[in-house]
Amino acid sequence: MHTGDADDNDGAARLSPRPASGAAEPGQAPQLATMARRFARARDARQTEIAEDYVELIDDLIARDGRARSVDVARALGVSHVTVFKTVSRLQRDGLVTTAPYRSIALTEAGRALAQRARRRHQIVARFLRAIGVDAETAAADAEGMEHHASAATLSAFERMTARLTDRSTCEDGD
Amino acid sequence: MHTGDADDNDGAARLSPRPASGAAEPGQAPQLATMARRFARARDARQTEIAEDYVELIDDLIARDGRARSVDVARALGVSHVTVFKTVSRLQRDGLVTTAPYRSIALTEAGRALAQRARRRHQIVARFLRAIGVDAETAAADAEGMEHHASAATLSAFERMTARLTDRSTCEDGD
DNA sequence: CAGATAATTTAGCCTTGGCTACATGCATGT
DNA sequence: ACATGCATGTAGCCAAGGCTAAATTATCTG
Ligand SMILES: [Mn+2]
Ligand SMILES: [Mn+2]
Ligand SMILES: [Mn+2]
Ligand SMILES: [Mn+2]
Repeated sequence: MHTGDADDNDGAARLSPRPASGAAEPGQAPQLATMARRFARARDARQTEIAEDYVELIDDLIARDGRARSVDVARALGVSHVTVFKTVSRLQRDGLVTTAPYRSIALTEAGRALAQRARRRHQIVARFLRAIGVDAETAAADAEGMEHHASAATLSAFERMTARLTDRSTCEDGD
Repeated sequence: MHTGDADDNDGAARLSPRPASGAAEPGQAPQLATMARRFARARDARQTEIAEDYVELIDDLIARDGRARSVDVARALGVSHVTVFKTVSRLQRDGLVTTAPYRSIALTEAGRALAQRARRRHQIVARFLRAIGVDAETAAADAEGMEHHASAATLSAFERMTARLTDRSTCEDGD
């Protein structure tokens, strides 16, 4: 099968249709590495999102209810309690929480620290989105995802803009 | 084991330590559903991120090189070519690309449409971050992750702010 | 054209993060 | 005190996305 006939090629480009110029431009090789670095950063952020959301939520629950039960975490996240159980086990393995059988979830020092960083970023992003005119509910929803991809530089810029837009004197040359 | 002794409880909160007031406040039940909805949206976005990045990149490669080979996709993303192969198979299953054995990757109409939407969002987010003062490289990296979580309302706000900040006349009452 | 090089495909492995169904333990109300 | 309901834990399933190693196919070069 597929003996190499040349006429069944409708739509799919060939592997190497001689891209017009024979000499390979070296200008796109470094750009490849740069793109790869950016995508790798996004992948890394995706892998820590869940841990950040969990510890932030657990911290919130402890502050509000005095405890963080896995059933409450499950209801807040909208996932099953089994998913929470398994994820919390990973968080414990990674040193962010401690658990004991049939007890509610406690944060380690590292977990509390991560929760505080996560909450700070969450607030900066959410406040910023509201400040630039996004309605509160959409701002909260977008912030829940965007927060994990905002670098320190972007957070600083967000805080700067939020301050500028929140002040009555939006048009001062004040820096 | 674990006969129910009450003294080995160091650090882990009990399951139900009677949260001070016996009456359950009904004000936090609707908040639970709202939080769950936000988290669900972030999860949904996470599931489409990869498809969006792939079709956008494939579209870019076709525009620039005249073709999109999986090896180029792999190098741009910084993942193995096997990962690209499997992901592209899923994209084909989902109707975004077409492939033929040992041929390069082609976009379907749906794939091209998604690529255009993804590129537009990408540009809006990246331009916006630069406009508020984030350096170009950080802006590009953050945009790569944030773009997938920006709703239509947020994108509109970004465009508005970018226009306002890019104009020389930052302080006009122009709307 | 034959060999070398490069790209693709297949096979098989892993972790994460979802789920259902079922089993077990705790807490509370009567 | 104990039944009963709710919370937690276990077993087992799945898909997505990552990987390495090895086989196969194209493309290029001499
Ligand atoms: Mn958050
Ligand atoms: Mn989040
Ligand atoms: Mn993109
Ligand atoms: Mn992206």
